[in-house]
Amino acid sequence: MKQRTHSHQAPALPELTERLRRRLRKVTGPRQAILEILRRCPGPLSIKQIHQALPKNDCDLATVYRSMHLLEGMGMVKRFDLGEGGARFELLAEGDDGHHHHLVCTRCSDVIELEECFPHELEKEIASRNGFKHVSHKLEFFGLCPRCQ
Amino acid sequence: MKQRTHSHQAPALPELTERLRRRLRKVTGPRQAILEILRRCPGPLSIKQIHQALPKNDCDLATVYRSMHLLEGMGMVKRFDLGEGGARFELLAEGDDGHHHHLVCTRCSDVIELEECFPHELEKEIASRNGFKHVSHKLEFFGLCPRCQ
DNA sequence: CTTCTTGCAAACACTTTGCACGATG
DNA sequence: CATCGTGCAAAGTGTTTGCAAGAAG
Repeated sequence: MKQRTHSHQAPALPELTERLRRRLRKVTGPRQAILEILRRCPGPLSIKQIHQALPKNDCDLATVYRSMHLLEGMGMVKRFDLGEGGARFELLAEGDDGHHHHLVCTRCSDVIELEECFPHELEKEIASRNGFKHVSHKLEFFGLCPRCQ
Repeated sequence: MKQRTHSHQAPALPELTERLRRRLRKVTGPRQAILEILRRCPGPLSIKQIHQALPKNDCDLATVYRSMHLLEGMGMVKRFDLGEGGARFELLAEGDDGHHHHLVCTRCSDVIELEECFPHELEKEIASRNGFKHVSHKLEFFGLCPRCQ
């Protein structure tokens, strides 16, 4: 598994917008503002969090949704479902597929990123035994964080 | 892990309604009909599937939602989130906590129930290393089933 | 006869979409 | 200046809820 520390060295904003330009996507105000927020926040962010963090709420909610779709499609962010009824997003470094898991506090929703993953050999065996191809998984842990106990 | 075969020996309907009565819940038409459907279908069912399977659609959608909440609260069904935007439910045998995982076809949504689970020792270690208590997990596998390849 | 359930309709949260205006490349 | 992106409002899911009428115990 790729090393994944919490001290993400977040790419600079120009690097990010460059990725947009390369794919012939326009570099607009909302997109830059959203990337800036994702750059700064380590944890997976909800749409609402992103929208509220936007400078003076100046961009429409629909635009946030559209931007996240775009970024997801370009492989610049990864979508997570932490079972809260509402997606969460994390910025990805270039080339990273972002596969990792979380430990979520069921009380305060604090999120810790984990290195551990489901054993690959076991997953392969599950796939072959059932005749499935291209098998992957979603895995999230839930519990009470130290402060909430 | 508890043995879990696909040939669920589903409890008879009277046994199920008895569980309701024991908790002083009324045995109504819709509840019996819903239990009957859950009894017959092995896979995890969506609310829509349950509602449509109801004899001549005679019960309100809201009632299905309310019934599933009730049954979940009583530990008679387990709720799963297979990432489809819409919960799924499985009937539980008495005393079963229903913890298990699925292998879902990303194309036809066919679901296979699995025996495998995330290694318990590793989960304990994740919990203690991060100071979390009461840690559990959600785990689902996704891939292409034999017929859809 | 008391209490719990239901149907209905309205409300809610999250997300998507049509359209005309506006900004980027 | 052609194309793409945005705001706005409306619509689409899945789910919850208030309320009065109805059924179970």
